[in-house]
Amino acid sequence: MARSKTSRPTNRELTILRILWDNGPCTVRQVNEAMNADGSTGYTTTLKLMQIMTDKGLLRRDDSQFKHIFKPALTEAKAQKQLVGDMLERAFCGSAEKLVMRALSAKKISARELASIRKMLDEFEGE
Amino acid sequence: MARSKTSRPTNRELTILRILWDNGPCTVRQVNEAMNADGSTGYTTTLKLMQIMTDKGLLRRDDSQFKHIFKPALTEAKAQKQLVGDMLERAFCGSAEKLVMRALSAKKISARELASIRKMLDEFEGE
DNA sequence: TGAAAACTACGAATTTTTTCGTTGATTTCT
DNA sequence: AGAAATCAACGAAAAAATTCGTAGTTTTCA
Repeated sequence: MARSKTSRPTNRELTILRILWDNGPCTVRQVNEAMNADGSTGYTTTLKLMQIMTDKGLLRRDDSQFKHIFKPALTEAKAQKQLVGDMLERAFCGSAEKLVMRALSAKKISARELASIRKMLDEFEGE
Repeated sequence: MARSKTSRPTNRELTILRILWDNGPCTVRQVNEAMNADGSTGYTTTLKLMQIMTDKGLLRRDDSQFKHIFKPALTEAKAQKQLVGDMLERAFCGSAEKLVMRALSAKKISARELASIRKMLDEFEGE
């Protein structure tokens, strides 16, 4: 039975999505090993998570081979947009301005990055 | 027994923090009524949440009166910085540039806001 | 003053998220 | 072929988040 994808991906789910976005389609074992770079997680734990994510529609599974291959159902861009949009509403009352300000202060930004961000602003201005 | 504030605020907790940031210190009832603007939540549910948040150190409670008064233990700015920092690492591999891009595309931004963001960039450049 | 209303504390039920052990199937290696 | 390794399915336990009922206290007000 397919579960309804009620809310944003959970912490654990985001970790797995991150790995799949970075590495492309993976088997459970590949994801599990990437995850165990920091903190140990049992193989069946990862398997179960990925099964549930497939149920929820977060992942697609190719089971034509013995080792199933999983990939994200959403592009990184789309998921990020959703995540940011959600945080924007829930934590920032919809103020993108403030969110950008916090992003800038949350981390040292290089001059190169600042320039790149300016460029993006110019492009958005053109619309 | 005080619980350790392990991770960031949960969904429900963020809702409550948002209300307290917007309205200033509140009683449980005030928070509960603000929450029930959208979707109904029982009074004791809200109470329990706020008690747990106090245990975790997310809220401060003034119980010198019969009706206890709660306020956030963290400023809005500090909490937002934490939230954004976490999302930055977990969903954006630390790329503030990309996060800003998604923020801009997640929502229509006014020209005034764009200008304001530019100004912030200038200030960050000066450091 | 005494009943009704509003409040907090507490325990527990429910739901969601995260974890893992076991089973049976497929593949790999000898 | 036969043993060992690898895999997915499944159920269930553990942990975390959310919900609420009940009990007892304080306040309100008729």
